Amino acid sequence: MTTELSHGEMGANIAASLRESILAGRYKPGERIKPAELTEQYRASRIPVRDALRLLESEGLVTSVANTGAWVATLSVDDLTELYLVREHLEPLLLRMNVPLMSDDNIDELQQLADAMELSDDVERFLRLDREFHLSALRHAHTSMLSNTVLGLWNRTQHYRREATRQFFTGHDRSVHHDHHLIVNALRHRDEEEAEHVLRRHIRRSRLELSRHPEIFAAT
Amino acid sequence: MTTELSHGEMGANIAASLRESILAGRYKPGERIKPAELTEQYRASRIPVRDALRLLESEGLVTSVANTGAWVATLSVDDLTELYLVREHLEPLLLRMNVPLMSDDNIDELQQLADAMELSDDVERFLRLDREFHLSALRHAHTSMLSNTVLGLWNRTQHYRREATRQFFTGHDRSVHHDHHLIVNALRHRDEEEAEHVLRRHIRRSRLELSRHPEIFAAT
DNA sequence: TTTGCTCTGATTGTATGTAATCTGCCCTAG
DNA sequence: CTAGGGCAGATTACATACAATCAGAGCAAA
Repeated sequence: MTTELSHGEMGANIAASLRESILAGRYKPGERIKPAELTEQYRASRIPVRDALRLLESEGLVTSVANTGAWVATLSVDDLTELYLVREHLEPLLLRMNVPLMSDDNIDELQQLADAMELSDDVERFLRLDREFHLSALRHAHTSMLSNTVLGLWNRTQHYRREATRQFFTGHDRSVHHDHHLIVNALRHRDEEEAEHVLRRHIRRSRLELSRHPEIFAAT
Repeated sequence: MTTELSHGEMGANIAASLRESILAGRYKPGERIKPAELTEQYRASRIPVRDALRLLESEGLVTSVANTGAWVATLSVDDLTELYLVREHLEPLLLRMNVPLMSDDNIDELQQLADAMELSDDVERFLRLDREFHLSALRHAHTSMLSNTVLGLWNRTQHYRREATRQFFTGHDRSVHHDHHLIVNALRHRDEEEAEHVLRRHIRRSRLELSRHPEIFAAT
C-alpha cells in the first residue's frame, strides 16, 4: 500500500522499508545493497536512496565504503557481545523507568505475549513475540534518547538473535520463559527493583550464551 | 592548513570541522546553520554539506527540519539529565574495561592532567583538560561501539558543561578534583571496582547538580 | 488593533550529468 | 605456474539544474 508522501520524506521512507527488510531477514549480513535496484523500486533518484543508506549506516545496520558500495552490516563475536553488554546496562534501567507508567492493561498484554511465546513453535513467530514483549515494556517512558539507543541495539542484533533462535530452538530451555513471567509478576507488583534485576540477568544470560556459541557466525 | 583530500571524504571533513566548531562553542545551541556559508567556505557543492549535516544530525549535534533548515541541537533539562544518566551507566563500565590495558605512563599522564586541572583558573582550559582526562582514560579498550557512544554523550553535552562551568567556576567545589585523584589512585592500584564506582558517583553528582540548576538553560 | 489570508522570496528536496575511485580480470615477466 | 602491473568496467562522490515547500511580510476584514 503506497500512501501519499510529502516532499522531504522520501529518503526516510526508503530507509524505513529497507530497515524492515533487513530486520525481517530478507537482506542478510554481508549482502550487498545495490542502489540501482532501490532507485527503480521506489521510482526515486539516487539521492534519496543515498540518504536512506547513510541513515541506516548511522543506525549501524549498513556499512558503506566510499567509491565501493554498501553492505548490510556484519557483527563479529566481540561486537555482538559488546552490544549485549551495553543492552545489559541500559535496558533494565529503561524498564525501571517504565514501571510506574504502565497500566494494568499494558501488563495484561505482556502476560499474553509471554504466554503466546511459550506455546509458539515457529521461529519467526517467537522472534516477533519476543521483540514485541520487550519493546512494548519500554515504550511508556518518553525518553527519546535512551529509548532510541535501546531500539537500535535490538535492531543491530536482530539477525544474530534469529540465527541463535534457529539453532537452539529445539533445546527446551525454559529459563527464557521463566524470566518473562518473573518480569510480568514484578510489573504487577510494581516492583521496579525486581523487574530491573531480572531483566539484567536475562540479558546477561543471553550474552554469555552467545559468546559460548561462535558457530552462530558460521552462516556468514 | 588544508591537506590534500581524496575523493570521498569531503563530507566527512566538513562534518569534522563543523563538529569542532560546535564543540568549541563557536556555534551555539539553537543557532541556525546556513549551508550556503559552508559551501563557499569549503569550496564545495551543497551535497557534501548536506552529507555533513546529516552525519552530525545522526550524532545528535544538529537538528534539521525538512524544507526549513538546520540548527545546532538544543537540549532540554530532561534531555540533559537523561544523557547524564546514560553516561552514568556506560562510562564507568568502559573505564573498568580500560583498567587492565593502561600502562603506568598512561596513568602518569592522567595524574598530570588532574594536577593541571586543579591549578587552572580559565574555563576553557579547564574544560579541555577535563575532557582530555576522561576521554584518554577510555581510549585503550578497542570497543568501537561503546567508545563511540560515550564520545557522543560527551559531545552532545559539551556546551552545557561549558555553561555550567562558567556559572559555578568560582564556587570552590573541591569534590571534582578529589574524584579525579581518587580515580588515578584506583588506576594505580589496578582496582577496577573502585575506579568504576568513583566514576559512577562522579557522574551522578554532576547529573544531580545539573538538574538542580535549570538556570544553565537561561542563555537559550 | 488584531486576526486571518495571500503572495513572494528564500531554502531545501530531488533529478540528472560529470569526474574520480575501486575491483577484478588479463596479460606479462620471472 | 605464480606473482605483479595495468587496463577496463562498474560504481560512487561531487556539481549543477529544477521543483516543491516553508516562513514572513503585507494587506484586508472584523
